[in-house]
Amino acid sequence: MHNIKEIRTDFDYFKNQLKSRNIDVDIDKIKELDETNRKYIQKKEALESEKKDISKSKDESLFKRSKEISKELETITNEQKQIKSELDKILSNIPNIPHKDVPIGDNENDNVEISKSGNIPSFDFKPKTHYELGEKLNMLDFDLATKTTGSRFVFVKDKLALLERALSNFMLDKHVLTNGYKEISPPLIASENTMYGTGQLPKFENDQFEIKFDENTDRKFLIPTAEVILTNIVKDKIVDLKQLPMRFVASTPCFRKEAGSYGKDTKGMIRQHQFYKVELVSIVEIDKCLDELERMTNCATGILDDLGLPYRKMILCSGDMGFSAEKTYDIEVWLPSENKYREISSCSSCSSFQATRMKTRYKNNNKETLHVGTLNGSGLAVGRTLIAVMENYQQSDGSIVIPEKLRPYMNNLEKISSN
RNA sequence: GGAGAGAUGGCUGAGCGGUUGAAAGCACCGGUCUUGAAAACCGGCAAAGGGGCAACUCUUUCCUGGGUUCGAAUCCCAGUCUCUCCGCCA
Repeated sequence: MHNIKEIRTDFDYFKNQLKSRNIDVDIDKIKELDETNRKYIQKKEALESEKKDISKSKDESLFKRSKEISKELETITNEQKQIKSELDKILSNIPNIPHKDVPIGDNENDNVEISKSGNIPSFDFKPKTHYELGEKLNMLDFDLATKTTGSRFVFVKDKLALLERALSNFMLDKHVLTNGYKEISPPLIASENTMYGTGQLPKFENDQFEIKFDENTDRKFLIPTAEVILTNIVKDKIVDLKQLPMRFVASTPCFRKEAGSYGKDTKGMIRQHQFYKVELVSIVEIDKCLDELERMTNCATGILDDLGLPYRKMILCSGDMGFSAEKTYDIEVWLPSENKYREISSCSSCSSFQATRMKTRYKNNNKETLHVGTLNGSGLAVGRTLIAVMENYQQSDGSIVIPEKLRPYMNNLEKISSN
């Protein structure tokens, strides 16, 4: 959410900054609503002030006037509220402004590679896809999931289930023990307001699974990522400067409708309605955002280094970034069966964009009240890491060697094979 | 599901129709004292929004939304949430 006070200082500048995102803002409408809103506020405050004076004076001859004011106030307040909510509606649908470092571009083709790491494995046989491997091992079952649930779900069984759990535990341990994150086991359901805070609502309602509750309570949603619930830990708070930075990690299932991706990655478990992800969230002083982004990204790539998986680091172009981000690095892991890199982590700085929505502030040393900076990143997507391990560590006989760092998490199992 | 109790500033907690943006304590910040620290003492300390170049000033906010009243943190109604006891259950 953008601060109207800042927009007001230079409307055209604001409009231009969003052009790189292919967003065309109706700036005249915003300007007009803002001015009308403030006019109403002024009228309102004048009347309120008069009313206040009357009640202080306790002068009975003025009581009649006071009643009139109350009536006037009612209509003015209603109009003011309506204007304000119209303005807020427009503002809440405008994405964050890209940082200067971000390359200008339209879509994923304009993302820029920053670095490559690890050795791409060579096979003296044709590498199989993860779903071929998994089905042959009898440890991935898509048909069964279709029967019990529907498309884009999967049963992970036996040693692959163990591998999935091991990955999650390994990542958590690393982030907690060496990267300084605090482990959280959060609710997997978020309220409407929480979803608004991180920017999933109102614009992306179609991607969310809404939960039906019996009572007429607030709307509730399954979290599409732990980012939602972890970031909102500090919602509506003025946090103590000494508590910053705050770093949280959680391993949770994530639920996404994947609306609009019909026909994309329909085979295998690349794109599912439900998947596990280890998520990193940082709450920092506003001027520490970009440093924290580098740190966080290194925490994510550190996992891939440990697992011996080849990857590359990309910076997303302005047109490909998420709604709340000012700057995003994607980490892409090598998938032999596709002979290309696929996203396994996305780390973003959201500057004060989410904090403004959540009303999360802190006081700096000058006693100014500022919105915090928020960051989130996958460390890593567990489902996709499972795929990457399977494909990169596959053997000609269809078995899968376990990366050494994971073995302690798997009863020292060295290899997954049939039977 | 049945019966009660409550929701006030960063936290604890008073107030129960008018000078209460709100006592007191804690925390925090500044100062005195001290070789330094602690203690003690003195002082400061809410947020959001509007107006103003500024000094400054105005408005709103005591869970949310209505109502009564010239005037509501305080009275009435509805809702949300939390806690305690009983029942049920992982």
